[in-house]
Amino acid sequence: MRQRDYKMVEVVNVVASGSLGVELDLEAIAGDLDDIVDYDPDNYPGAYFRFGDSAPLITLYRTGKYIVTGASSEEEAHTTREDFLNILTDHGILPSAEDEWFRVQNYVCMSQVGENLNLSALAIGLGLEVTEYEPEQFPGLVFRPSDHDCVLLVFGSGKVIITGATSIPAADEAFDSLRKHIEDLFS
DNA sequence: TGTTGAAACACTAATAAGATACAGTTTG
DNA sequence: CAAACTGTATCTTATTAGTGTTTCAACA
Repeated sequence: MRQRDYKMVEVVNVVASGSLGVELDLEAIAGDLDDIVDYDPDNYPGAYFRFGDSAPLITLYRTGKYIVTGASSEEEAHTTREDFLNILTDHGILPSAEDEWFRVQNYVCMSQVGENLNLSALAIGLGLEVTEYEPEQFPGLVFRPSDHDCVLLVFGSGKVIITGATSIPAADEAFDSLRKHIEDLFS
């Protein structure tokens, strides 16, 4: 297998979810953990947990299900979850074994193809049925490859956002595929 | 008309780049 | 004193989980 000499994807956001397997009284929890929990059921049914100013956010629901958003690595998602579970156990909420369901649902990654791109030409080259490009609405080209389970946003600067991937290798392969397409089309 | 279901919206994180809005400052 | 300019903020696109409410469709 040939050595990769190009830039791989950089993870910028991780979304993960799990379940405590217990029904909860969010009102009581929010009252108990006033300093780290925000809860406004009139506005949204989830209770927001945040450990620090720029730390990832955990949204906890009545059913015991929860979502971690804003982590910049899978490891950070896991450590945030551990902090969350520790706080809950300290307050007498014991998660059931069902919490093994914790899993990353979405990776948002960034990369760069290393050249400025003509997005109108790229849309035609990749195929109009798999691309959306309306620069008056949004400056990025939306690429939904048929052979990869994620979506790529491609910009004129050559920067690329890969979103919807459930693993880093999947994001990397999708980006690599796009990179090869661009290489074939413009050289 | 009542029921049922589906869909869309409320929210959150993060990134890209372009338009637009508005505040504040500098210049003629 | 008004026009010009700079800086900041918010919105556009996509993705994903979750629950509650609302809206709208179809059917009996």
